[in-house]
Amino acid sequence: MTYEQLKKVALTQFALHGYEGASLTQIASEVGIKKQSIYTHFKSKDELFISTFNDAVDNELLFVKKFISKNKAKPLREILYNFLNEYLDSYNKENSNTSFFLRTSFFPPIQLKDLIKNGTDKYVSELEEIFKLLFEQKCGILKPNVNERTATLAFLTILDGLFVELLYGNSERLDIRLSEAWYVYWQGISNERGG
Amino acid sequence: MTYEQLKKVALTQFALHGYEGASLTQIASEVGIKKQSIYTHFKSKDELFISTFNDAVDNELLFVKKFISKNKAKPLREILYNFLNEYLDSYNKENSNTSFFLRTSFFPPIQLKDLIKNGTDKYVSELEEIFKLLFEQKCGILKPNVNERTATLAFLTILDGLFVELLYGNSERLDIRLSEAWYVYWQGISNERGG
DNA sequence: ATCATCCTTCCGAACGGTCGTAAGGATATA
DNA sequence: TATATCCTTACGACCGTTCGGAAGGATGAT
Repeated sequence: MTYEQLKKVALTQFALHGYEGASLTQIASEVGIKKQSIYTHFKSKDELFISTFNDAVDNELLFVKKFISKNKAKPLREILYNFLNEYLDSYNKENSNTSFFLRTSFFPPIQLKDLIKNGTDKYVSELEEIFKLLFEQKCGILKPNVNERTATLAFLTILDGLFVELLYGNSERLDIRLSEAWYVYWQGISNERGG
Repeated sequence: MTYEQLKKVALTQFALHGYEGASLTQIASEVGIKKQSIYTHFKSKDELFISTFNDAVDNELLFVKKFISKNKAKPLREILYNFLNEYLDSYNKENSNTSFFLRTSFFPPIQLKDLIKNGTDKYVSELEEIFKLLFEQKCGILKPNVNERTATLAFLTILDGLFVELLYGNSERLDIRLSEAWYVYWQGISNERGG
């Protein structure tokens, strides 16, 4: 269906060039139609953009939820560490979804700022809830002076920090940061001995 | 001087709208000249952009170096924690420098990608060096199984993660993340008892 | 002191192009 | 016949860029 194709192509183009840099001509041409035909499906560039963005938010959350439900039987430590690896890894696999989501959330086109922020807030708060729940289910692992909320927020801060390194584009440095930040994080929250 | 004024205005415009979204007409108008006059000082939009970017890299590093040299007498814990606070704080004070630097480093215009990456790598590697040196000078504080490099990279990852929260634009959430991530980080690296 | 020269800075006019958008007609499906 | 989809044609606005020339200050020669 052209409608879905349009959003798919728009995703990669917006991820690559941003809102202003991506042109309807280019998007249409990759779908195989003329740009004027876009207006059969979307009434403006703005509408195409935020429709694509809302999908991107849902897909990001879907990825997280699927991962958690697929791995919930494993030990907490393994879940968290693998999550970082897989999430960052998925970024490089022709997956423009995360790139587009981050780009848009960080630097939205001004006239759409509010709409974008809704999606961003939804993403962050759901993410916090998902991991807080996970920590609560996997109890007995945290230091007594570290509660689930603290462990969640520190974990997500590291995830965000690694996204930054991902965007900087130096994959060797990313690997190192991942292992070092993880090491300190786990030592900071877990009650393991000699960890 | 018009030359400096141009770079100053360009900084805020590029920070706000990105490379493609910022127009020479608007930049010139805020300086008080016509866009044609820009070409007296820069031979293209690209040149204005990367000239502004190189300045931004230098200014970011300058901020860090000044802070460290001003605070080097204080305890390590205080330096690091205050650094996070002041760096993030400076972002909101009509300071487009960090915003422009991050935006450009994350999502450079494609034709300038290599030039931008040089500046980004310079920034990151100098930052790593600065803090590694700091940790080496303030010895006796780290856990025996945490070396200076690990402490540095984990710290900078947290800094980056907080930048993300800054870009998301929810300042209350930022404050919470800062304190929680810091708590876990310090507990992960320091040899303090009952900290 | 006057004049010609040069350089810097700026601007008016205009270039070729691309942008997002609109209206209306063709085509095919149902 | 009705509806959905895509097309052609065209619009006005804005884009970065170029060119020629106007203004003004500085310099050096007369």
